[in-house]
Amino acid sequence: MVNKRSKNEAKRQQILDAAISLFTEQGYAATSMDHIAKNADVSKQTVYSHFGSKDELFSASIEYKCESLQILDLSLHNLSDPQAILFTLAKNFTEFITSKEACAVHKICVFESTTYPQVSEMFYKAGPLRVTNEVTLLMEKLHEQKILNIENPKYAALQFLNMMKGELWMQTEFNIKERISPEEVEKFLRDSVAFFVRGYAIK
Amino acid sequence: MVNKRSKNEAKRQQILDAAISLFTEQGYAATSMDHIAKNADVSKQTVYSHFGSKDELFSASIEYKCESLQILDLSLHNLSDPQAILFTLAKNFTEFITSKEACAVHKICVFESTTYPQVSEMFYKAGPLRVTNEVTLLMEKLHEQKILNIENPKYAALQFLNMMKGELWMQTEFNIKERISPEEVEKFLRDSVAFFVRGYAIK
DNA sequence: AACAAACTAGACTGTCTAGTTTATTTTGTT
DNA sequence: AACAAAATAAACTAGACAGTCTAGTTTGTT
Repeated sequence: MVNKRSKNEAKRQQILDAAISLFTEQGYAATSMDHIAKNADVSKQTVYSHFGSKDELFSASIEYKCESLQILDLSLHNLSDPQAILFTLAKNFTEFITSKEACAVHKICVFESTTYPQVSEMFYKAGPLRVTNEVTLLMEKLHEQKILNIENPKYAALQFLNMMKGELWMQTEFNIKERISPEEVEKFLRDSVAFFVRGYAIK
Repeated sequence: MVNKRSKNEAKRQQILDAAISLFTEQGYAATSMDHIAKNADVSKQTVYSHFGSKDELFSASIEYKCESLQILDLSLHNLSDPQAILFTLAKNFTEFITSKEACAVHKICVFESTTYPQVSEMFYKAGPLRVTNEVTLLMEKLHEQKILNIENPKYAALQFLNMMKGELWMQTEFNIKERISPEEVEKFLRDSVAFFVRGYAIK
């Protein structure tokens, strides 16, 4: 029987951590394998032993990050107050999509969507699509329980989520220095939730 | 008096055309000055004579493209039928933002927003901000003429535009192969416009 | 203890890049 | 025609990069 020795899982993690950090900060092309090895505190050969190529490491690191970003939990409390639950959802959502981490991964996935469509699609499914589906379920419940009159829950979910992005998300995306204040964001969200509830009110 | 000879404006254009095309297709890092020179049918030295560095050429080419993308014209017909005018606006808007050209510039500006914030900000102002402002004006008119009841026209503009992006824009962004059909897009837009009008209806 | 695989450090190859230099040709202006 | 700036072509510098290779060390398993 052959002698076995498993690769060091800790080093694998170190490599993935360094890789995702550099890739999201500097992009694929601008990130070198030498730099990743150095930041992971590991030899270059170890990087190549764990991941066969730069491409492979890139895919693996994005996948790794996607798993760790499964945050947004919509534990559905009582639905009787739709304004409240939708407002909380809106706040969590905007906070999440404007966070540094989520933004950075989003950015690189969009940018590499032509060169790495599989990577980009993976992110799409783990991120935007997953959230849309979850919110669609919420919309279905609001309809079933006759709290709101939502004929097409998926449309409602898309409208709701996109709407909430508002100005802040664009400013974050483009790295605009002067952003609207948190108070203004909150005002916008409140207004938008009210608008949404109005548009889908019963009767 | 010294002998003067001005640089060839046509060559300048050729360089800018080649540059914006390559930059938006492949990104900043992956585009070489040699390649730009070759595509522009010009010597490398001519590129450097017109634009001092790669950075400078990049900024200039994005600026050049932004100017040429000033499309979306909202010549305001009679406003009496808000559904119709908003639907047309929605269609033009989605068509524009999912176009190859607009998408490509958007992509690179977002990606380079940390390394070239001035470039990114320029795009933001020439693109999203400009459109938002124009739609805000439309919302104001709809309110003034008591066609819709829009207390905060800017919020309404943001809500409207973001909402219309829907699923198609995300799929375009992420280069997803299987996109929703044009019929579905139209259905979504129609539904969203109706929803918008409902939410801002008079009384 | 013996073995084999994981790991390290660094040199190395071949390719690519931004930007410069040089020598030559073209072209508009006076 | 004379001039000077613009343009060309090609060689060059200096450095970075992906990926390989080598020679030696560590470490877990049998």
